[in-house]
Amino acid sequence: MSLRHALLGLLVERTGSGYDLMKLFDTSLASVWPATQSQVYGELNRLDAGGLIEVVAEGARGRKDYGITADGKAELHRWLVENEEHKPQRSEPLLQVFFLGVLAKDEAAARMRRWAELSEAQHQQLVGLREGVDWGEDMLSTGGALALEYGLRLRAMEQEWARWAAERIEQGRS
Amino acid sequence: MSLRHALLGLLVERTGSGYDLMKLFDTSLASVWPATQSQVYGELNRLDAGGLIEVVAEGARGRKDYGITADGKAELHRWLVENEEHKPQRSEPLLQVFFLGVLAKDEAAARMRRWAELSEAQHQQLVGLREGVDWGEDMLSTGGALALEYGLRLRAMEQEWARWAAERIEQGRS
DNA sequence: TCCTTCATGTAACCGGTTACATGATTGT
DNA sequence: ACAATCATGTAACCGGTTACATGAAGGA
Repeated sequence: MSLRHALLGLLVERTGSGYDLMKLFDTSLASVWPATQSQVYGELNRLDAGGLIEVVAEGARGRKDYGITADGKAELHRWLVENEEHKPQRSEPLLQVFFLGVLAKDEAAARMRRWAELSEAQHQQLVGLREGVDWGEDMLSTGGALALEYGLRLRAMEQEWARWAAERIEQGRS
Repeated sequence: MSLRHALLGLLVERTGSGYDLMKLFDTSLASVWPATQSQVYGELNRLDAGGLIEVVAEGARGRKDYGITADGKAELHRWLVENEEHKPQRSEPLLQVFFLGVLAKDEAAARMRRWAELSEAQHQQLVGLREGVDWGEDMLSTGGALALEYGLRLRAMEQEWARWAAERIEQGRS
């Protein structure tokens, strides 16, 4: 149940409505923890019912501004320090690589070159995000910058690996 | 629906029962596409019903050996060449990094050092797997080696990044 | 005989996805 | 007036997880 904690984390810095939070999920958090609108609203109601967040203001169009409670902050902190296992993450593209031997040499190599291109594009996108966002003084910017750096290094690694793999496939070992 | 394709991919090389396939999921595929027993048996029945695989032999203890059909091979090939988007993958640890600003400096740094340790352990585990498995001549070994190399590079990158992040946190920027 | 391994299956639950539905407010 | 944006909600579905259940065959 990470969505709960993502919401709690976002509400530490500033209060906000479901609508506001959704915008954050579509921008800053899009590459780390995508979420849908129905999910966010549902979870907010559950968090409210559980006393981890509360409605601090009601505005026009049925808008409800939420703020985190003391219980919510405690739960967020617990989650951040306690949960420290890394469970294996499913990757469909990597699963496809596993079965690349089924394809002809040129098909397989093309697949790897395509991966390299995608990684390059994603890398560029992250560079753009780094320039675009105003890295203010708030707490999110601390972790945000670290997460961004992870993404940059990951995509760089993928590019190198994919090109290496493509060449390896083209030379002999198919 | 990648589990279907993982099963198809495994059945290209050799026939096997659900039990046999489960062992592969717990070893070779564990870090790429973990699957549970109930999932595997259920999917095998669905693939059989759909004509993508078929029972080629029945043994003791109700054992059913499956083999891939022509339709199954076609479907596997289609999946391998057609599907080439990389959708963002959720990462709980990375989400936690995003909110690291909530923690005290030393707590946050400890978290990153812990990540570095975990990555190192996983790297070692992969090295062990590389030595342990007999990299025969079959098709799986082709892609398997590439996937393994990905894992090695990923964990190496994570180690460097996590140590860099820990130092950055300890110096000033909290 | 008894434990382990082999072998398959069902059912409840949970998080995430897609699609549908509603309506108020603001700006042109 | 009309369209775009703001704002929240419901329901069906789907893949994955956990737990339970059953029983045959092989080895000590």
